[in-house]
Amino acid sequence: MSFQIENSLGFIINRTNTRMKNNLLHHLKDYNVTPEQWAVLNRLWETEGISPKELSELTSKDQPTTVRMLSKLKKKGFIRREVNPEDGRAYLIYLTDEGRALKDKLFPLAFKALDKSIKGIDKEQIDQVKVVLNKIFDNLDR
Amino acid sequence: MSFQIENSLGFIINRTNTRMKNNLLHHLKDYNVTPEQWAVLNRLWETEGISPKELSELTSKDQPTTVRMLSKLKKKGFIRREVNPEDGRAYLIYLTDEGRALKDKLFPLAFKALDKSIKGIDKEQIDQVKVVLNKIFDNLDR
DNA sequence: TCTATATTGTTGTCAGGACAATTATATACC
DNA sequence: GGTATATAATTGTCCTGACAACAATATAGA
Repeated sequence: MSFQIENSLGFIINRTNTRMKNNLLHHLKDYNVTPEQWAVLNRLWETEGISPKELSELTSKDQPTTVRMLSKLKKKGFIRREVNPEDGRAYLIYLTDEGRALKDKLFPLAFKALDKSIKGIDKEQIDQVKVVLNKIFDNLDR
Repeated sequence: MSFQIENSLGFIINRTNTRMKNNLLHHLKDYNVTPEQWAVLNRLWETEGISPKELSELTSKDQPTTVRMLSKLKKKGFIRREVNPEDGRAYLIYLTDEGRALKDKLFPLAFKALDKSIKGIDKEQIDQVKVVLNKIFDNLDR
């Protein structure tokens, strides 16, 4: 049997993902924001006033995970939430001023983290990786 | 600012990794083995009698994570451990007969999971992805 | 030899993440 | 209108993972 986990796709994706996440974590550390929280904040910087449910779809996490992350972001004072006046079950998530201000502080750090990750690799290769990973993503159901 | 997290490398790697892990999880579910445990077992199927420390390096996880995973594998009866006679601090990890027998049961399931993931994608593209991800991995320290 | 330093394994604590189950509200249908 | 069904948020439980701190053992150097 010639299978070597060292060279298997899942193993390689997983360990690279972990390392990229840790790299980003350390770059964002001063602002007490994790990579996952960074992803949520990004969505809110694009569009405020969406529900936890929508956020969970946008970030590809399940609702319990999203809800718990939101409660941490709330405790840190980066977001607030209101009941959706049109749906008593749902909340609408908004950024606080502090949460909105984070954007300009975190972006340079995130870019720095990315630069370190892809140093010496052609842009076309990175784009090709994205295409293939997205195909894999689409192959697998949720 | 044209940055869209939807199209960012880290986000794409992360969500694909999550989906692949869940896919493998579901394929292995009947045997009560998680993707991470699968990775550890693979190393042991290659080489028994190595230490938790060595296993943590081979799987790219830290020692506490590895130690806790080993204690779960031990509780499930897949591994046993002995004190290293040449180093009182270290243990040597061995498979039980049951752990050894898992190999032939899990391999077909893991291949099935992989097939589903990469369906319709050229082998050269997958190989190229591995090369680039490994470059990224090497760019980032630990 | 004896002491300082390094290494191995361990525990504590916190943050994701999956899944199951529950509560509250909305919607569909009779 | 009233009941059945669907959906949003939530809680519980388990596993992974990072980092800090600690105990026990090994090793290096004075």
